[in-house]
Amino acid sequence: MRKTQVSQKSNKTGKGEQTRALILETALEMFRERGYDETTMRAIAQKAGVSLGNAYYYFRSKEYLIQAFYQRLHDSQIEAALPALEHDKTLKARLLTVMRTKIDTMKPYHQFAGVLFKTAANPKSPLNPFGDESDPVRTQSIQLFEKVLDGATARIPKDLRAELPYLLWVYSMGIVLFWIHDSSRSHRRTYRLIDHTVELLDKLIHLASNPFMRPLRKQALRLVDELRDAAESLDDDEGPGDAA
Amino acid sequence: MRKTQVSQKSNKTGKGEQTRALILETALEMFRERGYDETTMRAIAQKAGVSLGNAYYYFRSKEYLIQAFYQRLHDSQIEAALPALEHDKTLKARLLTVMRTKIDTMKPYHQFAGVLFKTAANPKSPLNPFGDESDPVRTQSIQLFEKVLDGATARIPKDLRAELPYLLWVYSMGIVLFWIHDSSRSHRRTYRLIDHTVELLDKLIHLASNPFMRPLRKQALRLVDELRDAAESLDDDEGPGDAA
DNA sequence: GCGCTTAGTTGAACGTGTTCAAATTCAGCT
DNA sequence: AGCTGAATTTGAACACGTTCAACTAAGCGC
Repeated sequence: MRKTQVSQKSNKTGKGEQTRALILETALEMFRERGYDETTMRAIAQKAGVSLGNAYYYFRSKEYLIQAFYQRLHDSQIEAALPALEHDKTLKARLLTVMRTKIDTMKPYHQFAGVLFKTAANPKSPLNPFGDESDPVRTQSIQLFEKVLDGATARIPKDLRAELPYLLWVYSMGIVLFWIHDSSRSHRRTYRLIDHTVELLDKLIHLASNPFMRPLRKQALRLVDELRDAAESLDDDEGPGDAA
Repeated sequence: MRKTQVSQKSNKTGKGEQTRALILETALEMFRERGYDETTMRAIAQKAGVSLGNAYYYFRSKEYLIQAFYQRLHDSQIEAALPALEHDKTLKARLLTVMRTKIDTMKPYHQFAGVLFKTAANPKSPLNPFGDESDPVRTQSIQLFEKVLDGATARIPKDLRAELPYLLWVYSMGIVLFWIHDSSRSHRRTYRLIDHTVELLDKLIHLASNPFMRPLRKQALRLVDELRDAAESLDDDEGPGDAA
């Protein structure tokens, strides 16, 4: 039931994979040129030299085509960020680097990225970043922030340190959301926002690391946990622990 | 160009208004019973005893039907919150009251509220709470938080006080977003989240009001301003001040 | 009454994403 | 070579949101 797409058995040339890739490439090219809404499934199928139904055989819906793009985008972001991190030692510098390269990588796709997040807010969409379907990308993303923190010199209390990668990921999603709506020249506004927020975050993290702040910090972290729990049981009809 | 719907001149019986209301009532009833996606424009038109095209004469698109619902929901929320505020004097209590009544009011519509915010994230949608089309509702909402603050005893520095209504509105949007995804029994999770976040907010506001925190507060408020500016020029092709 | 304009109304037609039963290909087996 | 079942492919059909040219009704100036 689960693995709708493609099997592994008996693939000399991997015919299925080839077709799948062909459709995906064609779709992404057309999305880039004409935008998402303006590109019809029929047009994709036709340009790929494939029947309409066949496109649906490999991609359950039009949205799943975006998800593939999403994954690809993310891969290149990781690729760009890791080397750039070598130079930076402070938390602030490292955060700046990651966030800037993130936007750099996405830049070419700005015009049609809007659609990406249009449906992303829909809990039923495969693009919902909190949903099951986005798990691989999400995990990788959070790991990147792990690395950001690991290489930094800042001393951060354990409780906060544990949640910080997740929190920074959420923060980065907010920035991307802003970027999508940002139509200023060269996305200056987004870069400026990154500068300001990173500086603020840096200060906040240090402030929160102050022993004086321990009670408030604890309380805030409890809240974060709660939110995360809730996000994880999005599709359940009932929260855990109460059989109706 | 702007006022697509209905004119005032020469309306003895207000025929147009009547039809408009009829369609809206029918639509909302069907949304409540069957959900948004499951209710087709054809079905609405048929049940209202009106042609399909006529429905589109009064509502530019299906989404505009939701916007009407949105406005109505908001009205009753204000109605419920204001009297309830009489008793409360502390900031914390007042915030709690407003947030709880907000959820109380929305409760009956939980099942189909998901659609409301599915498109709300789309900057092109009339439902986008930051967009022009939502201006009346937004303004009213922010004013409600004005009242919350006005009646509270807490001493808050002017700079923060000025931004707080807007910030609390954004906060309330976050809570609603959570509520939509919350499928726990009686929305317990949302109420719990409100309790926790209000307590945290209360502490944060007092912390931020400490003279010691002034520089950080100033910086954070500058950021808020920046974000708000950006939100206001959503539809522009260029940010203000740079002619391309 | 008569033409003119405008509001209101109609339903056929379009383009879309999606589904599905049937056709086709293909690899492995006898 | 022929058979079999699974993987792949097809295109017609469906249901929907939306558009639009045409129609009707109603008021207004003459």
